[in-house]
Formats: sequence, structure tokens, C-alpha cells
Amino acid sequence: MNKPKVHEIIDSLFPNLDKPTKGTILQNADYLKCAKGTKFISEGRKHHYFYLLLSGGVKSYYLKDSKEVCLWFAFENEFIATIKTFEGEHSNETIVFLEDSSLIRFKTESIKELALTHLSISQWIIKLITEHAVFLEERLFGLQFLSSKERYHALIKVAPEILQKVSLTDIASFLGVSRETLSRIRAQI
Amino acid sequence: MNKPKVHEIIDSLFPNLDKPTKGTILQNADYLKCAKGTKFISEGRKHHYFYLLLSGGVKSYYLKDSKEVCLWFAFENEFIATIKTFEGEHSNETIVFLEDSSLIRFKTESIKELALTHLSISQWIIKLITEHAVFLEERLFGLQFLSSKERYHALIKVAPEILQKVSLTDIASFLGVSRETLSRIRAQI
DNA sequence: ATAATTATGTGACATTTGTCAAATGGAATT
DNA sequence: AATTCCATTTGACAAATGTCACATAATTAT
Repeated sequence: MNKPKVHEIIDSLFPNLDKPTKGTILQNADYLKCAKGTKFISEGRKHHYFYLLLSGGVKSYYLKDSKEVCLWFAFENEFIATIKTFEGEHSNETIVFLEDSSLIRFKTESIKELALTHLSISQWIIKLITEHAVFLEERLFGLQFLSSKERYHALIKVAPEILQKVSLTDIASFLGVSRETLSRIRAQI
Repeated sequence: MNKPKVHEIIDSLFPNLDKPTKGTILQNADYLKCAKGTKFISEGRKHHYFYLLLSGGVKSYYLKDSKEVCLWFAFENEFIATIKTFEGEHSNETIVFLEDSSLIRFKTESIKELALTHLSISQWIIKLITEHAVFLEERLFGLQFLSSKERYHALIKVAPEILQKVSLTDIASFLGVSRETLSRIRAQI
């Protein structure tokens, strides 16, 4: 599973793409495997790639008082990128692989350049950022409108598989509560 | 201040735009004035426009237990749109003018169509959505990492003018605290 | 299998915040 | 100027959540 696989995926992402453009994308994309525990975007470091996660899972976190606070999780067939990294700013965000994973890595700068001259790439980026913004709006809604209990139940309703894949401690920080509180919310059911 | 003004603004948004495309944009944009108190995107209603606020100010809110909870504020030279309305989904969000305001209204569907064939428009949309996503990420960071006190002080540091323009009650709901709590945070300084 | 390590659960208590009620202050109206 | 109306402040108390300590369960290593 390497080069040919990337070809296929690019094809499915861009059904009617002309050969030279596809060539340029392939030049700026490669296939990667990452073992569980690998850290990706380190705190304070600039980052030059975004990713499509083919298999496996990751979590993203900031450090707060030297404790991890999770911002998001991603699993099969999800894109991994944050606006800050996409904008070329420092991320302050660390990404860790929760399982052995495989992914396609895109060179952000090159893809953005390509978007300046190729409509299909621009449209693709619009789609990616829009999806990210929808995710952010929903999460914001949860934090502003729902109680801890409601946020927890909303999460396991929308993404029940997360309970198998992510530790309670990480889910708690993601939901914005202490792990003890989340443990008690669970016990109450 | 009407048609010619719109021309100028479109010119400044798109410095090198060809005449026919500019014509199409102008056909799908118009100048509006709104009196203080006007409500714009009503709960549960589909919405077909996004806006550039030229002067004045607005707040956006959801209703929670029949109380207003503010999601954002916007003032001069800011764009007004939410991803959901941009995607043509129901908004459930109400926008109210805090002052007499003037704005340019863009027909979302037409601009999005134009983006399918015009790179400059696509790039414009990328810029708009990216800015929105940055705003959402920062707000999310505040809600997840900062205490009420810290969120309040961060807000008046980043946007001190908001204290003059928005009521304490609205700021409180925006920050995710009761107005009594915000009042006490203020008293503590 | 056993020990060691890590994750989760539980109790006791402190802190923060929400809620209700009433008081104060300021702005608008008559 | 007096009155009304609305926003903000303050007090008293309840509810939710955080924190620390420790118990228990689950996982990993030896």
C-alpha cells in the first residue's frame, strides 16, 4: 500500500482533474505510516503539512499547567489540519497517534499555491475549511449551551466509537470537565 | 451613499477583477440601511444572503430557555455570515442591529456559483471562511482554557470598544457566564 | 502468574458559579 | 422634575464542579 494507493485517492478526491495538475499534487503528497504514540506537530513549532488519515486515529491537545487538554480527535478518512497550521502560523498544538495509522501527507504551501491557479483545488480547500468551521461551530455550541452531562451524552450519541478509542481522561478534557466529574456523570446513568 | 459606494467597495475587495465578473457581483449585491433594533435572520428561517457591515453594529444570538445567548458581535468593516447560513442550512440564529447600520448584502447562492468559475471569487471565499474559522478557534480556546475572569479580561483587551457598544448582559452570555457573575468579576478589579 | 504501572472510580471538602430576590443606578418619557 | 422602565449591582443560598486523597480496576511489563 503506497504510491498506487495515493493515486487512487487523489482520483477519488478530484474526479475530473487534468493530468498535469494531478501530477503536481502527487509531487506534493506522500504516503506515511505512523506507529502508536508518534508525536506530530510539536508545541510552538511551525508545521508545513496537512493530512488525510487513511486508517488509525489521533488526538490533538494543548498543554495547560502541564496537563493535556484535548481539542479534537480524528479517525479513518478524516482530514487533519488546523487553521493556524494551515495559515503557516505556530501551532502550539501537539498531535499524537492513538493507534498505528496510515495517512497521506500534503505540503500545505504547495497545495495553496496550486489553488491560486486551479479552481478545483480552491473548491477543495473551501470544502475542507467549511467542514472544519462546521465542526468548530458545533463544538462551540456545546460548550456554550450544554451542561457537562448534555455534552457527554451528545458526544456518545454523535460518536459512540470514541468511547472505545479514547481514554476517559482525554474525553473529559475535550468536554471541558475534570475526569472525576466525567466519571461521576457516567456513574449516574 | 448608494450604488457608487458599492462599486468602490467591490473594487477594493477585488483589485484586478474583469468587468463582466464585477458586473455579476454588482447584480447580486446591494446597499442597505438598517435601523437599530431590526432583526435579520430569524430563528429557524433559511437565509440567502451574507453581508459586509459598513457602519453600525450587530449581535447574533440563539435562544436558550427563552433567554438570548450571544454568539458573536460585529462592527464596522466586518463580514456577517455563519457557516450554516452559508451552507444554505437553517440558522436558528437571530441577528439584531445594535445601532443604525449600513451594509452591503450579497446573494450567497449567486456568489458561490460565481466562485465555481472564478478563481478570484474562490480565493475571496477562502479568505472569509478562514477568518471565520480563526475567530471560532480563538473563541473555543477561551471557553476551554480560560476561567470566566480570564475570558472577560481577554475580551476587553482584544476589543475594549465592545464595552461601550454592548450591554453587560449580552457580554455575559457571550462569555458563557451569568450576568450576576460578570458583574462581580467587574467589581473585583 | 505476579508485580508494577496506569486508568478509573469514590469520598470529603473547597471553590466557583448559578439562581432568586431585592436594591441601586441611569436613561428615557411624560 | 418626577416617574417609569430597564440595566446593573448586591446579598443569601443552592447547585455544580474542581481538587486532593485514596481505593479499585485494568493494563502492561517482568
